[in-house]
Amino acid sequence: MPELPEVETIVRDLRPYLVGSRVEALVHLNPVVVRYPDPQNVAAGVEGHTVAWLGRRGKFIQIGLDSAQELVVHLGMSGTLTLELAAAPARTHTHLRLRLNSGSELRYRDPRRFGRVLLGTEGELEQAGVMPHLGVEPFDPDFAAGLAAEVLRTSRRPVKAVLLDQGVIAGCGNIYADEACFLARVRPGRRAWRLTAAERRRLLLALPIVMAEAIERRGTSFSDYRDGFGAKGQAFETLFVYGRGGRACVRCRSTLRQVRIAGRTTVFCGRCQS
DNA sequence: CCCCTATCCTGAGGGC
DNA sequence: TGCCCTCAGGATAGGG
Repeated sequence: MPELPEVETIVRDLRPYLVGSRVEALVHLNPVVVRYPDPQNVAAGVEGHTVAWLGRRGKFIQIGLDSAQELVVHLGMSGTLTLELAAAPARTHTHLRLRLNSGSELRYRDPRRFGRVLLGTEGELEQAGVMPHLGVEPFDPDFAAGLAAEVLRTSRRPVKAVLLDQGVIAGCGNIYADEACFLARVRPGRRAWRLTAAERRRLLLALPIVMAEAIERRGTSFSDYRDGFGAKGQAFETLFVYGRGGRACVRCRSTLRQVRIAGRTTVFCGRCQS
């Protein structure tokens, strides 16, 4: 389940190897994962082009080409984007392979196929309706004072639902929503508009903190996530609540509760998060 | 408009 | 050992 910290780790891993590399050939492409445009145009759009820059927006990986187009990859639930030797055998569910002039291959693998690949200029992807409008980045200097604070102040939805809304906060998923709520001592099921100003402020400060910590540990490898080289991250070991339902709260030792909020498994401490 | 639920998909894990 | 059932969830479509 790659969220912002996992996607950021992948981008940082791949950047020095991809920028300046030329795409010799699109070796393999599963049309199912390519949402825009059609597969033939994707091949024509990447072959012979050089990677100019790598970026991230929310959970989307952007691979900028010298043509002004960008290859955009969303990893969904189980996607990985890894750099491998071109000679190494590709695993099953590898949907996209880009042969680079360095002798490596950039491989997109996604067993569950919840992810997707797009190609186009930024404006084109937006106009085609395949790139959703995303909210504010948690590492934006204005994060705690902007859109997210306003939506939290007024929304009748549960706090957790707001945190997961990509149109409000870009890049937050189930893991870091729960972690931020724990750190801020806010119950994830609370209606957002009922939070006090202090609680709201704690929550908005907590999110970039838990994400920065996860990036330092190279991401949470609960199941499928791997970094840009195929290795696991270490952040799962230091999570406070995610995946720990029924176990003891690290702060007060009471049993962590597990419920469903906004359709997602949610873990919190009934005592610490009043 | 707002919010919730069902859906897509495979692999892991539990029960028997 | 093996089979079957359930569950995990990001984004989106559709319903109330």
